[in-house]
Amino acid sequence: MNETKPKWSRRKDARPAEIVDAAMDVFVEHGFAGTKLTEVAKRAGVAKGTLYLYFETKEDLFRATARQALSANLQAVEQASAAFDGSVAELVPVLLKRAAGRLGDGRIPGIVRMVLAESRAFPDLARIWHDEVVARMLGLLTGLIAAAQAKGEIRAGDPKLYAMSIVAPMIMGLLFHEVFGSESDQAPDLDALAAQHSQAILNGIFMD
Amino acid sequence: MNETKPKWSRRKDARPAEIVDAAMDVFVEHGFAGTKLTEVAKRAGVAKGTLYLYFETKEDLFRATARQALSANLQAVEQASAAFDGSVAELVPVLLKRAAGRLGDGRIPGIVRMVLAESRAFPDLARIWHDEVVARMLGLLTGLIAAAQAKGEIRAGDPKLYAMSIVAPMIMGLLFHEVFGSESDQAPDLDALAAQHSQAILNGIFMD
Amino acid sequence: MNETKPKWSRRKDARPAEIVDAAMDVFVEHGFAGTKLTEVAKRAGVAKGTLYLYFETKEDLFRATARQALSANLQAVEQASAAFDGSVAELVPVLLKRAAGRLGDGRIPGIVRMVLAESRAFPDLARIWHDEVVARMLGLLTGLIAAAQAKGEIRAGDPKLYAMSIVAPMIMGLLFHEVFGSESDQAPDLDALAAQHSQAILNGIFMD
Amino acid sequence: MNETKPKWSRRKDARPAEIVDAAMDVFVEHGFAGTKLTEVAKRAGVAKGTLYLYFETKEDLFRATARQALSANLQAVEQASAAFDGSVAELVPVLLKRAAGRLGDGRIPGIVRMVLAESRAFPDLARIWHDEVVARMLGLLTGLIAAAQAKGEIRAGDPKLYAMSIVAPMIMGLLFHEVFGSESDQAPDLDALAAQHSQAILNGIFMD
DNA sequence: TATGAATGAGGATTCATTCAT
DNA sequence: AATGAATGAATCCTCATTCAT
Repeated sequence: MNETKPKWSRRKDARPAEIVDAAMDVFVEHGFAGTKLTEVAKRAGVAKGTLYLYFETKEDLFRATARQALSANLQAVEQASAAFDGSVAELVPVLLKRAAGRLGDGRIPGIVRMVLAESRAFPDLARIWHDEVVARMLGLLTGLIAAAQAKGEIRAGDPKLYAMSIVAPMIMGLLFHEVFGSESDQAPDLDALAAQHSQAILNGIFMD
Repeated sequence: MNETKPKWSRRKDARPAEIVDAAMDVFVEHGFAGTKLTEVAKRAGVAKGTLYLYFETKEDLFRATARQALSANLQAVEQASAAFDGSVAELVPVLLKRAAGRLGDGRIPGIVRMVLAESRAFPDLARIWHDEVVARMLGLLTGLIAAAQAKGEIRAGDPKLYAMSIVAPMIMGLLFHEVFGSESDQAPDLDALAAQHSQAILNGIFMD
Repeated sequence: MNETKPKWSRRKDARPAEIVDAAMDVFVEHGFAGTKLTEVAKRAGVAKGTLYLYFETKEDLFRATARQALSANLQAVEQASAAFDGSVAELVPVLLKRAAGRLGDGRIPGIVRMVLAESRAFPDLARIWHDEVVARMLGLLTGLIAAAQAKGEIRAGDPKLYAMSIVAPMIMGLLFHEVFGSESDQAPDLDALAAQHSQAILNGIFMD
Repeated sequence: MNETKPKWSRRKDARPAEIVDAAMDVFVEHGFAGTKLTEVAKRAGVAKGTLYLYFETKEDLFRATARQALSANLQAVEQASAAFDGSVAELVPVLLKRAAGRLGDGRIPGIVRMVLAESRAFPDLARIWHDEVVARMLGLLTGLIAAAQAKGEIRAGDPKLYAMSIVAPMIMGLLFHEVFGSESDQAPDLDALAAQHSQAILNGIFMD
């Protein structure tokens, strides 16, 4: 009865995180309704009842999962925005290339799809997503653009709409891969898209 | 009023369309799993069993519904592409404005969200969507762009990626409204977005 | 508009019999619960609703079907019993051989199985079967046996039990084929069974 | 009363047997289609869902139930065959009397009726019944008879057919009671039938 | 804390029966 | 008399949630 009973005394406070981590995969794969808590428990390596020690309901677990997914998203955005010292002309390609690389391979596209899918049933999630991710990200970009406009770097116009012009193609590209898989011969190469779109949006596609 | 309204006669051939029409609303609103056939039936004005006269299973009804939604989508695209005689410089603003107007109010954004949401559980739907809508739409635009490049109107570059640069912001805008509602103060005005993005993508946002 | 509209004016009073005939096959094949009226209608070449012009409910149709099956059974028994002039020693082999031949190929074994199967849910059928077929048949045989006992042809004993000793193996043989099919290598040859059992029951299997 | 009756504890391993036991009554009484799982659950003293912890589907439960019923049947047969040392002349009356007593009161006749009834819908059950009960039972008897023939106790003839001559009347008698109940004035007394048929089949009913 | 057997409300599906044509 | 589209009660089955251990 000495102190080593490591079998399950192991980090008792890590449990919620482990569960959420397991849940994320399952929710992303099957959606909210399609997810069976049995499977979440199995993947988390705990019994079904254990889930209820940490989360009141399935919805609760889903919210926690989505929130954590979004907050991770958020950190990626925050980090990306740390490189905002140069001119916009330099920033945009870097930003988009980073998005292509950092977001393209991880779980983020799946999470975006999931939140998109469930946003009707979970309006609070949509709000969190909006306030903590989308608005924040757009706000950052918008600020940069407005500053650049003040410096005469960027044409007049609504900075928020410019922000969308800049980021939307990358997001679409990510979703394209997520939804149709890379099997589609139409699936855009994300790095190429980042490069070409950067040029396109900065200089236009139209030949003067 | 002499139309001898049977008020409630047999109409074997109108029924499937009526049911699909009702189902579309419910599926868009609640998703596949969240949709109760009872509600579909109620909205279609028929009994639960009647659904099974025309559709084998709930999945079947969902597929039929999504397919029809996509084919409607398709028609909108085909029509939009009928105006392809002028130069790309003239076409792009028209195209995007049309998208803003025609797609913005109807059920299409909701359908896109729904198909996005269920594409994992219904890979065949994803394929249909890809082949019959996305690839087609991209193909059309890609063709126009390549032609314009041949005429020297548009810079060198992958036409498919240019196509994404052109349409993605509109689609994002539509989804933005669909997901966050227009309450969000960040929600872009679609007409303004169409106008400004047209200019941005054609001439660039960067000031020369 | 003259009298010949033979398409369906054809024997309007034959319909019930046609329906019952079709129903018999289906009920025998699938049992009461497993039978779908749609299939009965299809096999009878009428619409589902037509069944209800002649039979109030599915149960009603089943009863009529079973009754007719039993009455046909009955006739076979009556006929078989017409040959009761000779001695029992001559009658038994003839009777059993006839049973083997006449009952073995037709629908009767299936009907027996069906009535057996549903006798719990339809006690009235069991009664009809009992009164009009079983008791009658046993009664006939019992009478013959009692007469033969009076003449000193057959040993003392309960004639009814003797009757069972005589007929049971044939019935078992029929059911054996019905239930296990003739694929079973254990399935008795009915003619051989008739012949051997006749000898066995008349003279015993024991060697004196 | 110190048995610390948890009154209602977990008993994962007792449950299947309890359920099957309850199910047997209901299936025998109502047949497969007529059985409602609600009633099985109620009789087993569990909730509907509990059934599904142990059996995948209703069919599954039915198969398990029938199989167990048959295996019980089988044991009865095996035991009955343990008395095979004496001569056939001694064995047959004992065997039939045992059948009359042991099988007559229990659930076996009902089970036989049930399996008979459902054998069309569950051909696999028919096969199990055939292979594990019928063929086995016939095989045992057949072996005894062949041995007796070798010893000159029993006349020449197909032993399998003799076996049917011996057992069929008892089985018919059991089914008679099962189907028509003992109310029928025709219902044979099973002990009397066993006694008389033993004599009949051994010595013949015919007076030399 | 952790477990997983047990629960039962909820929803898809079937099919006998009806009735407008 | 005949049709078959429409109905909705009935029932199997799932799975989030509970609770005795």
